[in-house]
Amino acid sequence: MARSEHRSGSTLPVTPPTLADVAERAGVSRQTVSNAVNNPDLLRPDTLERVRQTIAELGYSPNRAARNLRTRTSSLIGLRFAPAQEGTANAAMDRFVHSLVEASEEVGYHVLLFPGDDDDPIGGYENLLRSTAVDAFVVTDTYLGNPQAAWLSQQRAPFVAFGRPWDDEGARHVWVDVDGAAGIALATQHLIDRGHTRIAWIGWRKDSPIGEDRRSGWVRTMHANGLPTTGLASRVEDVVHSGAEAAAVLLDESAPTAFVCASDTLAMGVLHTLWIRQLAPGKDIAVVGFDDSQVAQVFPVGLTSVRQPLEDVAVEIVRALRALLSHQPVETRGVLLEPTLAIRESS
Amino acid sequence: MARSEHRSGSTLPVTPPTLADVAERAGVSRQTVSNAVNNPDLLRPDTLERVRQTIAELGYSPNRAARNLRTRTSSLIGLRFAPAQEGTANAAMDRFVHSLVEASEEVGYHVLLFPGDDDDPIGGYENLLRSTAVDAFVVTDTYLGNPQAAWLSQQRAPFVAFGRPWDDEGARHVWVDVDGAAGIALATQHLIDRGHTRIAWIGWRKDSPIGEDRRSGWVRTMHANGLPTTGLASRVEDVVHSGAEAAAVLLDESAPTAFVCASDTLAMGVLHTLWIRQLAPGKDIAVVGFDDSQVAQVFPVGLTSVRQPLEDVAVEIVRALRALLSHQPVETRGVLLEPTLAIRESS
DNA sequence: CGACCGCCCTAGATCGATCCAATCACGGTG
DNA sequence: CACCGTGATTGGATCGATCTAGGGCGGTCG
Repeated sequence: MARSEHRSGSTLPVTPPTLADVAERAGVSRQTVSNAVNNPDLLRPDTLERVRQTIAELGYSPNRAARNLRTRTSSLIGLRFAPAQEGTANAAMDRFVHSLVEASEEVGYHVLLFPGDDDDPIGGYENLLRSTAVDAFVVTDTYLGNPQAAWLSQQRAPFVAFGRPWDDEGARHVWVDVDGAAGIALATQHLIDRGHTRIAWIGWRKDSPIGEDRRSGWVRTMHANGLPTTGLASRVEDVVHSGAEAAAVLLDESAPTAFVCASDTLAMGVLHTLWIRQLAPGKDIAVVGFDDSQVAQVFPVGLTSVRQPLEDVAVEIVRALRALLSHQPVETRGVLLEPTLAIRESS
Repeated sequence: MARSEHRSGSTLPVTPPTLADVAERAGVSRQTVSNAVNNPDLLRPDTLERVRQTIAELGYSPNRAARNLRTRTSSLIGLRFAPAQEGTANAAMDRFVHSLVEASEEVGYHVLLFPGDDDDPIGGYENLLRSTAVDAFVVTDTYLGNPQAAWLSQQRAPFVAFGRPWDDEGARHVWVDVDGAAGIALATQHLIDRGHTRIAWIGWRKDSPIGEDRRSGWVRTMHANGLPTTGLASRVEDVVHSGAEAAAVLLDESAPTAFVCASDTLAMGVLHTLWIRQLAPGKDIAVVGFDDSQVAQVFPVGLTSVRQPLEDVAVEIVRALRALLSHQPVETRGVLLEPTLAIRESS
């Protein structure tokens, strides 16, 4: 079936050219054009050149749907984009999404977002999986004891998790995570190097494995330097208000000269208390947060904060996905990346 | 070709069931199953019930790729997700993406993210368009004098812009935007209602049409209330530092009792200056920002800010996309939505 | 000199759902 | 009783790319 419509050079035709169009015009078979695109090595150099020329002339791009159907792949990575919450938490998430989009692009993948409420963690995944709409998933909400990971594993769906399977010893999936304990250790050591000896910890409640992990970095570093931790720790909700209260109590009872916090949100609370008490952050009292969120970077002083290498996380995740999808043997089941410390005026 | 593999009830088979599988099992033709999914009205009630039963038993979902190929649609909406910048600007963007994902889901669309640097604004669009990977685009970066919109229009690609075509009188595309002038007018009137008469404006440089639009809301409201504006306006870069400087100068030279800012970033600068001068925001001097970003919601006092109705923007955009894609006559070429004022301690 | 091998390329089948035209069943009508 | 019309259902063709065989062709080797 020949197509005779005239194609203008600059405007896209109503229906884009197909493989057959290119083949006919170049005087070769469809398969040869396909090979020119996907396996250039198989063609004789002069043929390749001629086909490429024609492809350029017609502005041909392979039809995604047809390719997807035949190859049973989509080059799409599904990511659940949870509903916006007013809070600091998903600021890091958004930075991660940016990084993931770029890392995916590098290897020819695109990111497909789908919504999902916390009530039905499986819903969105199941639809996309059954309709073979995506090749794989990136699961980010592993802090919830991730039923998704378990379910996806059971379905043999390819996925990589951002976050360790804290509770689940039997989990066999691939994951990438940031070493929160190491980050807090970095922060603590930084404060010790600046001469602080009474360094307080404000973290989350005990049922948060991530929070306990971060806390361990503080404990470890303090003890390694022969410094006390008793009476210097507090566990609260992850809201500004709670951080402020905890700071007030600790200041009154234990006289710390520095605070290490499990989140920027809590650090903001500390800053608030300092502000009320007319204590200068960074001079009178040092403060370090976690996540390097935009919230804290500007005012009233720049907040020193542990920064997760989300760009690297994205790259590692994409690397793992590629390995999964090409059915290569999985070398490492988990990758743990080191955060860095963004030092500002508050310490 | 019959499939004889045994399917377990709970785990997904290696290859999902197809239309033909369902048809065979239900004792009907493939087309009837297709109709059961897409045009239930065409089936006799009892047949419909039987087919639906079988679909449920097998856990059948139509293969996306096959459907896309045949119908020449993808149910995907492309959105360029620009690289992360350290700043307030994309905080609103992220909130918008959330809203868009949810609004799209409502009508059966998914959002496909693709990267793009500002150097080559067309790149990502062209690829996706030519490979028919997405049905339509949502263009957000119209503040750049949007070459994308012009290019997409020329390509007859369906798209809706978030943002007015400020400069381009001839633009014929569909857009949705938020009335920034109305938002600032709201903020200004709010301050006037609180008794302020000397209200200063800190905005962007004159070459920003968005900035000039917002500024006009301040001018309009001041004059409508018989209040002066001379000597009370300043135009600076959109960074905290510049906002702080502008506030200092205005305080010294014009003795305002309130500030209206074109962005939360600038408002943060104002708060900084107040802090240095030991002036209490909301008591001594009132401050209002724009974008209701998380940055300013918490510390040191809650910042009153103009909030864009991004959820509604997303809904309107999806509505417009649906109209475009179903080739309905376009009723309205542009939709302008009213922002609201989030009032906090700073005013 | 004919069998054989690699290289380059081609033709037909295929992925799974939907479009299209045709068929079938069945009650009503002349 | 033949005919018609409508509603329900069906089989074949189709979307566009890739997979799988297999076919020319020139060169090499026994």
